[in-house]
Amino acid sequence: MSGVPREPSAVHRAIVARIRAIPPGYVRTYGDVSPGAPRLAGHVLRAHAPDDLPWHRVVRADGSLAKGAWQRQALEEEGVPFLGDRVAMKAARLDALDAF
DNA sequence: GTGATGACGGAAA
DNA sequence: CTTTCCGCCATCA
Repeated sequence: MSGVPREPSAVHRAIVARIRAIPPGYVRTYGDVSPGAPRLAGHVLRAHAPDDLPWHRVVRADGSLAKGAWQRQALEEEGVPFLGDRVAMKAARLDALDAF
């Protein structure tokens, strides 16, 4: 079907799917959900983010948060370890566990 | 159609 | 450790 502006692109579905695949207590970076185009993930979460999408589990590569304390509290509720004002990526990042 | 911005990443200094 | 610069694609004015 042509003309389907309401339907998300394959890239959007891939990004959303990866975010939905993040289990509680862990986080992923924008680069991990959208390799090569990290800003796309941000736009998807800003405008195309479903209500059931755990966007709070998506953080920056350095562990810093995009939405500040609000997001931090949501992550701590799920058991995400923190180091100061940043997420303990070394322990909470899924890709990091793969190497471990 | 062009230009600037953004829930970013990575490298360099 | 911090700060600065460039590149990324989509959306907005």
